[in-house]
Amino acid sequence: MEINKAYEAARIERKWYKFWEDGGYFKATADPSKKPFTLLIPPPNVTGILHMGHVLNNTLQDVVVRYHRMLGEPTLWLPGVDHAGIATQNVVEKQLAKEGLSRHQIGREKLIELIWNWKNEKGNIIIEQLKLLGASCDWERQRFTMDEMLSIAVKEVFVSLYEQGLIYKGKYIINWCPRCVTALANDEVEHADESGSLWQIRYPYAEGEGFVTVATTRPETMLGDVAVAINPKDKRYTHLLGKELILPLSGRKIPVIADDYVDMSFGTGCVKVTPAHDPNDFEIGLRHDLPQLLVLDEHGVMNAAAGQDFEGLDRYACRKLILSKLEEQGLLAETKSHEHAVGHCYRCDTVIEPYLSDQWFVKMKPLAEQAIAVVESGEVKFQPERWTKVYMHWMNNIRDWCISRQIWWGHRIPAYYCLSCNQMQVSKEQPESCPQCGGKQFRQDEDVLDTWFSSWLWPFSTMGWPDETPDLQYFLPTNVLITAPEIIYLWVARMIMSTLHFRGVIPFDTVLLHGTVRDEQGRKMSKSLGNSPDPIDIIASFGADALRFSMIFNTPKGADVFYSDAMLETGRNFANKIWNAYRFIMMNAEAIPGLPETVTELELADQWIYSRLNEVTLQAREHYENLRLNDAAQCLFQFIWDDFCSWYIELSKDRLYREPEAGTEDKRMQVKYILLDVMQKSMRLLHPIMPFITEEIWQSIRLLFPMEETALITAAFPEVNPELIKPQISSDMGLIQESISAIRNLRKQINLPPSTEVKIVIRIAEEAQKQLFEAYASYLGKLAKVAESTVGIGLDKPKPAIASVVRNVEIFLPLSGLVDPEAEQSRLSKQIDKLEKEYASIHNKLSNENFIAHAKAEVISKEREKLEEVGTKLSLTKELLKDLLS
RNA sequence: GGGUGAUUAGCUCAGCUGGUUAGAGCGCUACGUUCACAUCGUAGAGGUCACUGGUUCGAAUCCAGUAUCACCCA
Repeated sequence: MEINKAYEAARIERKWYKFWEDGGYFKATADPSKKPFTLLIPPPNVTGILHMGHVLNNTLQDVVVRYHRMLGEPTLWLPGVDHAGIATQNVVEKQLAKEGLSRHQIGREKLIELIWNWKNEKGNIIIEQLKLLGASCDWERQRFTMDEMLSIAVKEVFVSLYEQGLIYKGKYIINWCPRCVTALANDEVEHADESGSLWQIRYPYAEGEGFVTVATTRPETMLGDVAVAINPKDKRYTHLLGKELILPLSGRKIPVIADDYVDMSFGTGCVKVTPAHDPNDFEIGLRHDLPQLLVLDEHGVMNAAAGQDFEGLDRYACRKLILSKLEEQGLLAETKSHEHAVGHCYRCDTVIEPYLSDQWFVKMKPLAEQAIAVVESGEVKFQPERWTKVYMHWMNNIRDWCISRQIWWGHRIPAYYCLSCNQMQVSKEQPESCPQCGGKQFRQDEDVLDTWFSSWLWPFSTMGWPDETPDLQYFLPTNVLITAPEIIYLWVARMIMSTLHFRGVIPFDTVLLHGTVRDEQGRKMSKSLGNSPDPIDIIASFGADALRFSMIFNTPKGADVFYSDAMLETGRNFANKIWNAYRFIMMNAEAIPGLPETVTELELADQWIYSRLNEVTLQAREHYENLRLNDAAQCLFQFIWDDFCSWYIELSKDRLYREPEAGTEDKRMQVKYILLDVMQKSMRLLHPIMPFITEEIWQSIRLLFPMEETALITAAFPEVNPELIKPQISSDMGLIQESISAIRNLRKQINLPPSTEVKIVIRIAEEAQKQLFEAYASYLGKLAKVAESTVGIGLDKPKPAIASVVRNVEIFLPLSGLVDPEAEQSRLSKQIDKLEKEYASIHNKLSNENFIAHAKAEVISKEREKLEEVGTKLSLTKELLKDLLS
């Protein structure tokens, strides 16, 4: 069999993905006799293309899913995408704009049709990309939040919550994006600190001389002012209560009122009140029954109520004009620079405007109670645990959720208004007649629901709810949810609430929150920075396995990952190492029925590698189980590379290559069997992290080695056999390994060429060690080029020789006849020169009184140790030279 | 302003319930074309575990405070 010298991922990855997909290995089948293992994908946006964050998120999920599948549990990874209301509509509207069209010109139906067309054409890109990564989702169950099945669930939930009084409609102040022309939920607003200004403006008394000064960061809103508020305890201003002020630039008279909300120490202690354009002012307005004067339209442009001078001006242009007019009239008291957090739209980064409008809301407090209880009781656990606090904090301070959006792409709100009397009805389908006037004609609410209003139902809407489907009964509650902490509020908390409310069960028992993928400088990956590599390019050049391994290996549970191209080499090199171990084994392999029966006792290295294999199996199981996937990767990496490749394979060569003679054939077969066995078991252990290369190798081993399963993806994860974990074996092997390292070190000290064979003397302390060293002299022979070793208690030190101590054993490497005396003489002389210089420099330092007086004692003793070390080395080398010359 | 977290080798980070010779990967140094692998091998250098106190027989690990940074919320 011809096996490439270097591992080429591209050649095999697609082949095996197709094999798994065609073979139906991803498909989850209910088995009532077993407990299922279920994972819900956090649905990516339909507009999304794979970025490094997706890579991390989906790799983590795939590792967990593949592990559980190999444990024999009926495993479901349920995939899907969400319809991303604003983002998707934006994409299609941008295309329209290129043709000079707006959505209003083509109308609602046409726009939705175009978006569906776009979705059918481009909406599956990210799914295809996930397949390249190796994601083993059950694609037959793939869902989309706008599917009919999920839409039914959305309507059912909306109507039901409305009937329970948990959904209401009202005029409230919400976050408004003037560019997207829609409301945003609180958590869709991103705050960023910006340096702005705090302007102080004088509002003159309506009667008599004088004025009060108010402070504001948004002077344009003054056109909507309806009062000025002071704190009732503020003695500076109590005399103004009940008085009226003239609102500059408009001339309207507004009252002075008292409200506890006012912070006496901020600004001047007088606050302008704009109920239609500020959330706090809105509350004040309600308490004092003030009018709500809207001066901006939905695009952030001043409307007629702003007055003739300002109507039609953009909010920022208006601000400028207002400031200059105030300045002219001498009403601008002061301008201070001011740091404050400004809200931005999470979709388009436009500055958010607090805005009064008709919106739909969900009452959250009643839903939150149970959702708090299940986390308190530990039924639902967050990992790492600290996120529990974040969740609790939000849940305990939860506010109503604004769910209406003024866009067209999404689930249209199932509220109908009678065309005759405007009576509203909420129902799943358009009503037959109006209960108030008997009218037959209706208009449906124009708004659609927030995308999260469909994703919060994901745990059960994807399984066919409200129908009592078999999937729903078998797979819910699911097990682990793996997602990013940014969406604890937006998604995780809401799923817990909805699933408890509508199904009476938790949606999942564990939430694993992972970190953010950052670039080498620690910055978040973003389109605008251009610091986000395309995972598809990485997969093309390094392979999905290398990418997956590198990400897992470098991502401790819950911590951020710093991505760099260099880290990919870890995975690529590891894949290549595995490949070459496999190549070596196959070069020497033959079909093997089992361990030869004539060999009853396995030798030291054999027992040791099985001991290590079982230890590692135990560890790997624990790490996979505890979601410590980086530790799983780490321990498998170490086992395969160091234990198996560097030690076991090297030691196997002696038996493989030794000249055939009587009695060696069985030993050869024994080692071949063990090589294949350890390799195939290692592939099982590693498969969840590197699915492609392990399947390739395992399938190939299967042709020679007896195994029942037909595919690694569903093959059994190795069991631990505790009897094979042998402390005595690992101690004996440890002594041999340390001795080999010591001899290599001695060889290095005298620069022996790697091919030169040596004779050594081993002075042991216990009789049992003699047997060990004699029985496994071939190990020292193979790995330290020891041609002959003399082992015994109380042996004389050979002279000349260099020595090393391992545990209670002394190892001597005699020097005679091993080196070219002339070359060695010049080398030693040079070394002595160098050591003498170093010695002199340290000696000088220690002779310096200032150094002794001022340096720390530690530094001094360290220097002394160094002096001794160099001194010993120097005298040792001098002795060597002397021995050489004598 | 409130909250959460971080600070360990040149870099990125492990170190889970106090006892390790404080580890890994990358990078660095020296040597190496021995029959799986130079995407490699062998040997090595490199750390007052942010700072200051405290608890303890013993602290990178627990507690308090300080500093710096990051994220979230208002």
